[in-house]
Amino acid sequence: MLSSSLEPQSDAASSATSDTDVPVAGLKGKLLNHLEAAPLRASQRLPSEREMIERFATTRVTLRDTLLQLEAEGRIYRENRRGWFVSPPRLRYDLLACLPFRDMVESQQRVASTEVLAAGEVAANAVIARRLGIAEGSVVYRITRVRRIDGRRVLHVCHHLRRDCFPGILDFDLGAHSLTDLYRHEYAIRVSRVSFELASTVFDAEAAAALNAAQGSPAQRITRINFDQNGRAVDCDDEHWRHDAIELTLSAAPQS
Amino acid sequence: MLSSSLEPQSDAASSATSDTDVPVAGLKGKLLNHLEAAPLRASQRLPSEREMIERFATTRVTLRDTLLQLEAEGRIYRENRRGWFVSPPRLRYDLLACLPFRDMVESQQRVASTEVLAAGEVAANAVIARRLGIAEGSVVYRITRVRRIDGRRVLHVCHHLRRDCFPGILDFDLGAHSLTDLYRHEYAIRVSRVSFELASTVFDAEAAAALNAAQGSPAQRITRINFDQNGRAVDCDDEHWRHDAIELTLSAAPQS
DNA sequence: CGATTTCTGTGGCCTAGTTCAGATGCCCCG
DNA sequence: CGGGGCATCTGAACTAGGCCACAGAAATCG
Repeated sequence: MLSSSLEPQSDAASSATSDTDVPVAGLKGKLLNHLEAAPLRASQRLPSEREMIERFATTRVTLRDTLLQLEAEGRIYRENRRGWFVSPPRLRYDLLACLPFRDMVESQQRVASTEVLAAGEVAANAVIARRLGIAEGSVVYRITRVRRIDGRRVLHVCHHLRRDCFPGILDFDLGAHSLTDLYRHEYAIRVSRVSFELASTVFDAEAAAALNAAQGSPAQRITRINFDQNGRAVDCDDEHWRHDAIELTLSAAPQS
Repeated sequence: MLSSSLEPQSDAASSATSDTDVPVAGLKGKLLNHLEAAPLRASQRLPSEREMIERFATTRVTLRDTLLQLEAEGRIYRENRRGWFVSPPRLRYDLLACLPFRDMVESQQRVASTEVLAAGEVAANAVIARRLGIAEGSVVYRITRVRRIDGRRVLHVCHHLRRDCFPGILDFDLGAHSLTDLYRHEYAIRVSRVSFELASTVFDAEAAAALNAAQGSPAQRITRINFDQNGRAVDCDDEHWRHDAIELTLSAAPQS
């Protein structure tokens, strides 16, 4: 059971009331914060909300506010109607290393896995067409995947590929192979320039469902366009990450 | 008065009930979403919460959830105990352009201003020392500033500068001059490499107070280290942005 | 033994209030 | 005309419940 790990030990509680070293508002939920700092391991499930309101002698709304707060801080996360969990450490994601997902994850002693949700052909809408420099309505490949780290679904990504660049690419096992590896080895296309657009928002309905996240959970959007050695945009992707799952890094010479 | 702009016009309401084109949960607050899409201008203040619960026939908690949701989406923001406002368009922030803040803002037809909160000398803690490659406890310059776009406080930034690189820099008017300009013209130091670390979190107490944001509002953290032409780390800064204020962009060659 | 159904526990979402503290502006007084 | 106090308006935080939809496991049926 989890009962011992979250017990608001009397000494901790009394020190919290006497200590004013934590200047945050005395909102009851900061108990949680303290208690969390101690003995909870990554991905461990918190007790149910109803159990916690009893244990901390508070109400549903107050507790919920507190949990949402901790979620925004990236300390806990939730799975839709399943419960609250302690966030694992963030994956360091080097934007310019351009490592395949699996390599990046495994280099940090984590376990990666990928699941293909859909792969097919669609007509490019205005946004995709503009990004790829093709005519609106042109047919492109569209690949939607979900990626996991240590079993946790953290990334929903939707690729759009120029069909003239990668004919027949859907016949490969897209769950097993890295796209960039396929580009290089099967199509002799190397990514020689990337362009990113980053913003923090919330999950849309599709991504939320795919990641088992609640609609309205905070998300990090990463839109990326890949250019080949001839400066031609060959594909783009829209990534939506659980915002607590990554820390982006980047090192480069500024364009003076 | 604002009364007319947010009126839930009966035709709009009826069309909302018949239209199922918006698949989001029928949570009442999506009314707000619709209404917002229409006639509200950037930075315009929403009616008070008490006024809205009456107008939409809902309760405080429900309305608040909805507002927090819209805040997470980046569509509205709040100032501490002052009210809710419509978010202006995001500033496009090119990480590698390394434009001074003022230039970047003005190039997008917005108005920038800067306020120096504090400037002095402090002993480098472990984190700062590691970033700058100096001994822990070495004295460094520390500059804290708040930046505004169109009058709205959007950025709290804390710089740490190596004192041996920039002797006497505190004597300049740090509210008027760009730091990178001072580096170049007064100290002959050019930034030839930058290293970033990005994560989405919430404001800490200090930044929240400085920006007039509620504690717990979502924030985008940008930590940056600048290296000079000799590869030496000369300064670093910790930026906390209102998360709805920026959209980060970036274009570069990947490190193969 | 496998597939289906049912049941229970969970978060999601909602109602209807109250108390508190900061922000603002008004007004009065010097 | 300027400054200090005070009333008012605001969001912040909280109490005490309720119903609903979905997830997961257990029980049941073919």
